[in-house]
Amino acid sequence: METVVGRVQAQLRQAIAQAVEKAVADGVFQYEKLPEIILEVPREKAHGDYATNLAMLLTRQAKQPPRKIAEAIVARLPQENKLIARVEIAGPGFINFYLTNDWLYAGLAEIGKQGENYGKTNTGKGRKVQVEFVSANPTGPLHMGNGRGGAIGSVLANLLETAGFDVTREFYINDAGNQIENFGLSLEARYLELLGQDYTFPEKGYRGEDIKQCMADLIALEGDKYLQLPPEERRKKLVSYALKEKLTAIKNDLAAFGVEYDVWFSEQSLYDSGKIKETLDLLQEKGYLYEKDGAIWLKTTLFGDDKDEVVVRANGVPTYFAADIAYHRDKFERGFTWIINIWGADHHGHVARMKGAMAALGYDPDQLDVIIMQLVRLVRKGEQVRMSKRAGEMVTLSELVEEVGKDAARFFFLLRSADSHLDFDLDLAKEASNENPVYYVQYAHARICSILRQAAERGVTLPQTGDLTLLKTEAELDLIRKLVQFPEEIALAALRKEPHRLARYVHDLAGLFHSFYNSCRVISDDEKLTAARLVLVDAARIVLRNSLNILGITAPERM
RNA sequence: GCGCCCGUAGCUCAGUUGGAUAGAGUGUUUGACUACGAAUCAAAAGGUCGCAGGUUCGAAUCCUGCCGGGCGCACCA
Repeated sequence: METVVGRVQAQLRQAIAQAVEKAVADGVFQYEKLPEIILEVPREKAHGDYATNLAMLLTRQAKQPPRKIAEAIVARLPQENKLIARVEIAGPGFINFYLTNDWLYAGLAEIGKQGENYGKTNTGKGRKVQVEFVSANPTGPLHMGNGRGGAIGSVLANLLETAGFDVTREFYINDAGNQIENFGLSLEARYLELLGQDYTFPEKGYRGEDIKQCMADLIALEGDKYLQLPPEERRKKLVSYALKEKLTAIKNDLAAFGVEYDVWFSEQSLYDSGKIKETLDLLQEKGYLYEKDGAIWLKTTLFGDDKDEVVVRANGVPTYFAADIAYHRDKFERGFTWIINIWGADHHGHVARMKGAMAALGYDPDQLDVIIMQLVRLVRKGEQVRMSKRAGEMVTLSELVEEVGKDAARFFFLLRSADSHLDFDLDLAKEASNENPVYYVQYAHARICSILRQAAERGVTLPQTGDLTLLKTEAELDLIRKLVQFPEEIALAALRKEPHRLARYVHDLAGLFHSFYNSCRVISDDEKLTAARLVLVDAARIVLRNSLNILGITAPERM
């Protein structure tokens, strides 16, 4: 979908490029290679709608001072142009463009027409992208830190979809390997304990209360029927039951947090289907495996890792890494050309070897992007609290949702970039939840809905068109400018994988709306002005709503 | 020791991939509801951008070295 902003920028670029060519033809200056024409929105409104630093970039090649180059370009810009009101040279050599307001009105009119589709672009051209996120161990409930990954991942996926990518959201279930062994031993111990049998609790077992509860549920359901089974078989049964229960809980917790998946991918299935063996054989054929100390190693150092990695232990059991390689190979095999993983910072050491493994398999490691999300630290009364699933000490995601609310919790995470280390004080979050910025945004939406209701009560219907040029106060124009930017903002946030940009955007937008609201009355005796402002207000409603939708936050009509 | 991330207003964080006078929220101070929702708005105050060099027309942003914090560096995941 072509956007108004896109058209405006293309026009400006073309005008600039032509002026530069003319200047060269006139012998004013020369260059080897024209730098990319960058148009930026100046921070200061006084500096115009768009500015380019082209003259400064040409300084070296043209061997002339930037302001002189800028003058030569400006003098050769097309004279008759409905878009450009005036052009100024400023500072060290910026060319500032002041546009007429026509494009803003054109952009505003588009919003109402597109409605819930406004913001969609074809930036991604249908490229298949997979986003894997959370993928927490299914041995216990999700903790609040998983919420950060859930929020970031789900919103990134939504952004990509809106920007025209073909997106698959995926959760990788670690239902195999050592930890499952350990899980089984822990379950068995609790099972035996509850049934009054002798038991020994594994040293590194999962001590969470939920494990005990899980076995109590099983006993209530099926009694002691697994008591006489051989231990190994018994553990299998217990694990199978507990895993199902835990996964259901995880699914429910995530759903309550506004996170849904397209695919739940089982690690165990990679063993069952032989994909792991297949992948190892492939690496073997390509000559990237070798044996040392009884184990089989992958030469990841060939691809930039700082040490080689074990893929099959001396006891013949493949490592987690081996399974993960098979999983990522499977992603490529399924036709994804862009694979995005969201991992906690405690896994960052894994990035280089995963990319290395993909390179070894012949895939382009640049098609694999890993977003490293800094961990959430739980803080109570100014002191850090260690969260541990094994020790059972943590704040769960469902507690977070229950106590702070889905919308406030999501927005809290989404406002911050994945890079930021954040301390989370649940008590503070509860207190602050009434002041959470999310309500500021939702309030703007509710307010607009209220205006539209009142207009309807007075028999004023939302006009299809109107004389939008009546909207000319600064507050109105600032608001329109922001609204018109929306599709680009989405595309940028998607391409850069930065969901927090949208959270910031919608917060800014709400601010501009509130300012407008306080300085301009929408419903008045002036019919034409009322009509124009209703169009504006409805456009703001649409953009707020579309933004909140992408953010997975409700857009209330009343609050 | 090596690698990755972070250090910006009292606090929590942005900063358009190197641009013009570094911005929000919160807190503090002051003002605005007998017109569409005051969960709002307007204004003031608040900064050696961790420190020191370097790169250039120009650095919070890039490079180097320090300081401080987080996370990794398993035949765990």
